[in-house]
Amino acid sequence: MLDKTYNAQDIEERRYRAWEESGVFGCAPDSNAAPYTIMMPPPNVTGSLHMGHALTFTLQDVLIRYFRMKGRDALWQPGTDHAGIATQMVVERNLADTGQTRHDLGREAFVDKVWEWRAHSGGTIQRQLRRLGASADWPRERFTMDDGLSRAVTKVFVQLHKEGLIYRDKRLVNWDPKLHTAISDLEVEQRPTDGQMWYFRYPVQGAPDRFIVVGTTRPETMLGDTGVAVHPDDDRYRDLVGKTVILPIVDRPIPVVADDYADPEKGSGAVKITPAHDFNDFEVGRRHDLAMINVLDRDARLNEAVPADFQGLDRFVARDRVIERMEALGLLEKVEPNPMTVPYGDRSGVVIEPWLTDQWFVDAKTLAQAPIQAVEEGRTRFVPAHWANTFFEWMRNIQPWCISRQIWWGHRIPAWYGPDGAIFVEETEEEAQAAAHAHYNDAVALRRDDDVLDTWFSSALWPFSTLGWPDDTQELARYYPGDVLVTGFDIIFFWVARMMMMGHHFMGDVPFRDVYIHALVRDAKGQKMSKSKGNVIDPLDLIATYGTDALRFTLTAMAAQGRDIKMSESRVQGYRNFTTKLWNAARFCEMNGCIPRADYDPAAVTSTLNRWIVARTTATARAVGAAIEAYRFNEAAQVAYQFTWNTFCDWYLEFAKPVFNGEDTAAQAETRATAAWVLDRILTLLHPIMPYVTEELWDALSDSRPHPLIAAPWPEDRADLAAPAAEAEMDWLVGLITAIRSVRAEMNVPPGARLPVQIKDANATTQARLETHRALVATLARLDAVTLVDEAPTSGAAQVVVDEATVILPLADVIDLEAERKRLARDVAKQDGEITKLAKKLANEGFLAKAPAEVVAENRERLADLEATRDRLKEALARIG
RNA sequence: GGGCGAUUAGCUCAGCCGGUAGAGCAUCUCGUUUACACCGAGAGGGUCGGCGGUUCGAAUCCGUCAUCGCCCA
Repeated sequence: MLDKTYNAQDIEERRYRAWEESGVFGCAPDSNAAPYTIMMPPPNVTGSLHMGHALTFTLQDVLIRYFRMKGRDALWQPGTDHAGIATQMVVERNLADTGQTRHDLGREAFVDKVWEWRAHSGGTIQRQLRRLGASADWPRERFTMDDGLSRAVTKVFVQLHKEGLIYRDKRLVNWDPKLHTAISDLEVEQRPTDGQMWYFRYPVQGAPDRFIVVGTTRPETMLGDTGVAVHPDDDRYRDLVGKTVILPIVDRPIPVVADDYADPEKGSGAVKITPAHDFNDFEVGRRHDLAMINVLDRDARLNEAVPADFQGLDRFVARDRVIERMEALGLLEKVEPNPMTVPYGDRSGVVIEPWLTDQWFVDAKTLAQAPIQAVEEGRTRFVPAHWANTFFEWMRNIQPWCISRQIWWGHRIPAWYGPDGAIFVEETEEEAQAAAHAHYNDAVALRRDDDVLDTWFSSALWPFSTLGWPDDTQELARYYPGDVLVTGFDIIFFWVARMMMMGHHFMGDVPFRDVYIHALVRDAKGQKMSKSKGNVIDPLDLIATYGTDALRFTLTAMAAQGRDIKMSESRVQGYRNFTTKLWNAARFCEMNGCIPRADYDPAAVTSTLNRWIVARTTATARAVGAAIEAYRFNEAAQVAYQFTWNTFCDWYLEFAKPVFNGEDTAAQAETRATAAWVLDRILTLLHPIMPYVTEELWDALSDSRPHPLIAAPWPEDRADLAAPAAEAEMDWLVGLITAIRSVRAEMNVPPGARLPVQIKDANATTQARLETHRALVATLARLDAVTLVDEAPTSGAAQVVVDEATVILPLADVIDLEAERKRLARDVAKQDGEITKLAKKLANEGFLAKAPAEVVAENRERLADLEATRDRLKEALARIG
């Protein structure tokens, strides 16, 4: 016997362990079933489960569990990535507690420490994913620093280098002066800031008292200026183009050049050019062959390229010092407030410096072409489709991808340098030595590049490296490309686009057919959750309070395409109530001997009641499946919820009660078996969303299950189970009962009172239906007798119209005639309103001429129905007098 | 500045190919009838952001404006 309420805490861990140990999460490479593959976006090894994870992994699990039940060979490939900078920072912070830095340890010992850290602290998120019910193929779990994946990284790097798609270059990169590494454009956060614009006067050489005024938001960089640009069409400066100005403080002569980059409308129209410290200036400098003077060191302090009294100053100290000096020199023209954006490192939180260094780059532009084409041709499809625009926008304007990082935790770049700086890129040191030997005709000492690769470089290979590439494995042939990638929009550039580039280049095909982009989870007020705001809701807390299924159902039900999710505890509570409702419905079935029967044939049921629920069940399973396949998760959840609660519990089980308590044993047997069958199907179609409670009930309700629910087949969609006549009949019955209940409530009839009811003008169909369902009507509407009459009693009755018939409830003692009159009059008015609208529509020549015939017919029919109802209501009104 | 999204009941949101505006929560009334008060029955509540257009017909398609949010520069 089931407990009175469902207690999630008691069963979840046990159920999960049973699933995992039984191996049902695993794919079956040798099976004949069509594969269904989802590559799990690998969370950071440093990560712990937050609400965004809970959403994305719930949706992935819904898909995987659904397609597994549909008979596909489902592979959900799990794993984590090594999160280079983040992980290194964590371990360095731990080291700092003992007063050490990584440099005290040295590279090798430090990397060992990171591995150690991973072994002890790295498995958090995998445990939490299990808590969430994620049915991933855990024995296949991979880590981006695994031997196999590292081999893939090396091979890709070497091959792309040989193809000229990876190259070393001296360019401006985003330099993080705290972490001492380059980072990619995407790791830079542009923060709006109330800055200032300083206007400096630079004296023109050979023209005493003549100055050119330049504006700058970063005065300290002027020490590295190597030119001044003006717009070629700017008359104010035309004569100065080609002349020289003297850079104050430094006393360096620098040229005035004409370049479109100078905007005559902005500031003074003249702009100082610091090619080594600004991305735009870098381009201008290139065009005009200006010198590049790097004035900053790796800590963003001024270096030896500036006058002695500025050397060693921090950039912000230097800024004040430059302004002071310029003012003292009388060369500070003015200062204006200037709203601007300032780049910050998303990991370090410090201001990023454009800095001139040697780095490795990927020719992203070339690699982007195939993915762009794939999306254009629909071989990869974004859902919702508008995300393709974001993708195109970025891919068509893509910049070289800086992949080298000056840290220690990651894949070390397989490049070796000879004594003269010649580069040998090979998969192993031996091969590099061999190449060097061939190059120098001699054995030379090589030095390996110190840098490691951007973590996203290895993540980009995830769809095939996890399947064994570069080996030609069975898995690779079978599970690549994946069916869908499920992720948030924030990662389209970082990861989705890069997987597509690498997938195309190395596998010659898209890495996945669909990309489903889901929303962000926000707090109940729509604010982004953040630790600093203190509005973070921990999914594990919700799981502890309401159970995993309630959380999963909430996230699924709220995952409408194109809209962010405002998470609130009350919603989770509501869906917890739903799990309890399901539990209690199952308990009711159990109490009434509704046991699933292997020989049950839903097509063979005879009663209208059972044919109706069988048809509805089948239609519901079809709708839920279609919704999941279309990534309409909210719709899947809603359809399943409404069927379970509002159809099965509210009506079917209520209808079943009189049958169970009645005399007809054949009807009882059929209804018991049908209830059990329907409940089984409800468990099945809810299982992808709420795996725990459904599996628990599945197990509890029968001793002879051939499979656990997770491995049970999705309900068959059988056309022969449709029953439109039964559905119409039951709809009528529900309508009749609802109408009577409504009148009773409105007339303040005591809920316990059993009333006689008379039905006037019932046609043959209604009479037959009434005969069939007399007991049901009597029970559910609390009546004691239902009689067909030709003549209605006059006053002292409440009346309600159901289709062609008028239902009369004699209430001589209790009725408030005035209230009844008002109620009927209000109903008449309501019908009249509709009638007017429809009549107008049907009087419209254009409508009659142009609307489809069936629409016109439908409207005519509706009008006739409304008029008939209205007339009956009027008659009822007249009877009251 | 460019792009994307949102605007529908008190709140949170569905509404697909244009054809009778829906759900959950909240509110109000009634109720403990042997699954469930984490419940049941009933009720009220909407100029679908504004304006214009297309159409026989617009929440839905188009244009425009407003407000809010996000991304990019």
